[in-house]
Amino acid sequence: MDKLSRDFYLADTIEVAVKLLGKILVHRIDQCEISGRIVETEAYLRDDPACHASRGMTARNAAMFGEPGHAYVYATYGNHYCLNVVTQPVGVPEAVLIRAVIPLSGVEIMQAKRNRTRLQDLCSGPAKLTQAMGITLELNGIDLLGDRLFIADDGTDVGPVVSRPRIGIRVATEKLWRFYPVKFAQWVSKR
DNA sequence: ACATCGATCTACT
DNA sequence: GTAGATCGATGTA
Repeated sequence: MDKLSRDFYLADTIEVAVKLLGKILVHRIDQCEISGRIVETEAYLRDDPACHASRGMTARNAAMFGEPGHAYVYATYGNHYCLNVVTQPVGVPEAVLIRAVIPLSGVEIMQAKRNRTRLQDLCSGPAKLTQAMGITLELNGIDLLGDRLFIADDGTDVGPVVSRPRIGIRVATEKLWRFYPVKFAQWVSKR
């Protein structure tokens, strides 16, 4: 498996969102490895009203303005965390939200953290997968080219990908920037 | 200093 | 299908 390069994240955000499908998200914690195959993403662009950074830099969204290939983790609705990967050059605040993965390794840890047993209930949502994989605010800004949290390519081809309206936002709902492979539709959030 | 509101999830009907 | 939980970040005063 090859860890994704800095150049991978430097590219066009929508292109990165599509190319991330089928890649493997890995979190190493206490000698253990928790991983899952990415099957649902959403793109957030700089001039996009739904993007946290569309109205300038704040303490929360600063990571989006930084180097591509770093994590942007934020808290919402009380106890939930969501994971994004930062794209584009320094100063261009764009990112891809990871919305769902298929559990691959560390499944027992995920089941314990989620208090659920069925594989489809572990990582089928942006805040579910962060809970299952132990990803919290302390990982905000971390470099995805390091060894703690990273994304790798094992050569899997996911086949045809569909684009749909993004979920859970109240503005810019006309943009079809939510992506998932047809053959993994049963593993994504909602519908 | 204070009021508002989520890039959500779960439980319940 | 609907509502409640839950709290940090953000905007307004």
